[in-house]
Amino acid sequence: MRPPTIRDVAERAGVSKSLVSLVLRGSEQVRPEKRRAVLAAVEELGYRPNAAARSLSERRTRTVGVLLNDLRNPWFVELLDGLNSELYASGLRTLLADGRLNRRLGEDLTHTFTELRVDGLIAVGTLPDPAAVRTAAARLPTVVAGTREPVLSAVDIVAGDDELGARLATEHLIGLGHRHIAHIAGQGSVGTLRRRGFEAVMREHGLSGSAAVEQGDLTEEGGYRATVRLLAAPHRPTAVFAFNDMAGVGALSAAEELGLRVPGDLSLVGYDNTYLARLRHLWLTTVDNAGHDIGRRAARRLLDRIADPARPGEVALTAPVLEVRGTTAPPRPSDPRES
Amino acid sequence: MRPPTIRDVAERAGVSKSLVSLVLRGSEQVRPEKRRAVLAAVEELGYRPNAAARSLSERRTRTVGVLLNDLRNPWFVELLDGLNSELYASGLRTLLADGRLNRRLGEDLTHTFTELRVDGLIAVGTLPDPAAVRTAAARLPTVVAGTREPVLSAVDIVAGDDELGARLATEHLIGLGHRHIAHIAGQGSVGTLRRRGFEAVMREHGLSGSAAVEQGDLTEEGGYRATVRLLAAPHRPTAVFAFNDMAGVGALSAAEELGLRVPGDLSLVGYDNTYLARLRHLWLTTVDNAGHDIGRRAARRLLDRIADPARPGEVALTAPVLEVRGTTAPPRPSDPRES
DNA sequence: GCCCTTCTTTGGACCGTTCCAGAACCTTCC
DNA sequence: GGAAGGTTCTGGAACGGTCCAAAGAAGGGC
Repeated sequence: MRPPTIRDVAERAGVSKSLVSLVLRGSEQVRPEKRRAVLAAVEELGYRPNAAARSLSERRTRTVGVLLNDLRNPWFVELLDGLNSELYASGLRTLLADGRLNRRLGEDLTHTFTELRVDGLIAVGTLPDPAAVRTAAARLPTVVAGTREPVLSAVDIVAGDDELGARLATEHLIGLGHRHIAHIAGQGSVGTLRRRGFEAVMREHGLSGSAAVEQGDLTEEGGYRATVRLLAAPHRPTAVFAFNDMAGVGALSAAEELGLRVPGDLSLVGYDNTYLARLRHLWLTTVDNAGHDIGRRAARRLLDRIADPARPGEVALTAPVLEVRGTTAPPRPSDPRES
Repeated sequence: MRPPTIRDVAERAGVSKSLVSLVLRGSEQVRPEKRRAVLAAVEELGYRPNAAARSLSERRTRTVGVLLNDLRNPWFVELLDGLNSELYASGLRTLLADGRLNRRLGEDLTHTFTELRVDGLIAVGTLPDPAAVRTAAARLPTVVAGTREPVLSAVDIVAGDDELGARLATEHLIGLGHRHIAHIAGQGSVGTLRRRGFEAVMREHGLSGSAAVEQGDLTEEGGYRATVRLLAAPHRPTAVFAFNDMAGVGALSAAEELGLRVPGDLSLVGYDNTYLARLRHLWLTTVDNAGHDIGRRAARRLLDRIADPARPGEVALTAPVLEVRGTTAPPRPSDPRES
């Protein structure tokens, strides 16, 4: 019992398979009664076109590959959502590969995507294997989203302005009166940019001397450890700006464990405005990075690039917005450290 | 500049395309020197087989469709991870569709998956449109994972034993000395089962009279509101067992806001052991639902079912495990309510 | 009624693989 | 030396669509 083919439909409707194809692709050049007959046959047989046959013939798959760093990061999921909705509107579907997982399995993702002949590729976030993106970009229209590297010749970049976001966060803390501010740094180019924004603002305010940077990673654990180290230092900061919300939550735990009240004794800013930051119990001041919007814009870039693969790569940055919640406040005025 | 085809490889290697096909599929019946020539040609041309052409000819896609309720729920992501790793090992790739998103877009997911002729389907969690699963299951080998409905004739079910998990949580609270225990109920069959487990244990301990159930949903907001209602009641509970970790975190916020200390004034148990529960700042006692394991088992079931589509559907339940963390403790002995 | 034009409809080549029947080539054995 | 039996290789027919050139039908003008 094989699924019906276009020929079965044609036979049932008493027309040629070419006409069925015409009807299904919405041609105007078909007489209404034939169109009805075809559609009725399609309905009766429960016919669905075979995507593989269609791709083979059309030489395109209407599928976009998405290379994701980590599905567990809520911000990426939000971006993905924006991506999907925009691509879907253009009749493209999305094929997802989790870079971390596939790397663990030893698969080269570009292989899968080239075999499938996807029409385009979106690389989301800092990927474990940037060389793979390079290889893929040489064959496929490619857009990088959520990070600003790798920079390649015919590849667009859509990302949040991380340096600006870091500036917003840092200026917010300085505006509250903080002087000793620490940054928990992340990895990759995104980490570098946020760190740079932080350092620039501190320098502009003549606070380079009281700026501390501690390397963390993208996890809660990393944020926790970095904060423990920061708070153990002799001249300890009154505020911490964390690379992302996860690290911020780790910082929150560390502060609590050391008996410091947030925001009374320690102010805290995260990044990404994920649902974590919005949990009432955490209520983290953070920087909104507009994941959904970035996803949509990346999708539009890819559509343009598929239409014209040779056009030069562009960089589009979206401006992040500070989201003030419950973890930031002025430092204690009585604190001898703030003199 | 089209990508090279198997014929290009054949020509370059000086053999027929059939032989190239043989080599690439790992046949033993090929003389070593020819094999080398073919592999060299493949390498030189950068040849990658066309998946669409292969599927068309083989009449299978080596692709499994995954229908997911909500990618934002970390538990599903964990399950997906287990699924992926097992399917990958069998040479199958995974095509992901987020049910919530696609429903919003008004797409019938079964359409996409039937057009792609996926080899099988995994429906994860309580889906927004159970009828779609029914339709798909009539055409495709199908496995339901993470929930116990819909029950269909030739469909396997792999899920956690939610009733048992709820029993563990409730017994833990009773064992600590709690008598007035509330449950924040979830939706769908999973919600019903967890609620049933809770109620059964309360009944067995003669505590039906002091058991409260408040309807929540799967979100933090729902958990928060339900808890506010519970704690506003005259005879308020000393412990809350929440449908999942998200709702549990909402409960945590509500308790805090009302000036109750956790676990001193109120004990709290979540469900799923997602990374949320593991955040040090939350450190939620919860029930581990082994998402990764369920994913792997679901994958294996699907492989069996693809091999023999007619075999009767089986139900496999995994036993959840209580994970005691920081949000549960004995009730205050002095509390007049606990007499 | 006939020729010309415009709409509709159709047959068949093609997309890039797999798979099968059988051809070609080797050994081995009598 | 030739039949038998194995191995290795090949041509061509699928697979299920799209697309194009051309055939057929319908309408219009004289």
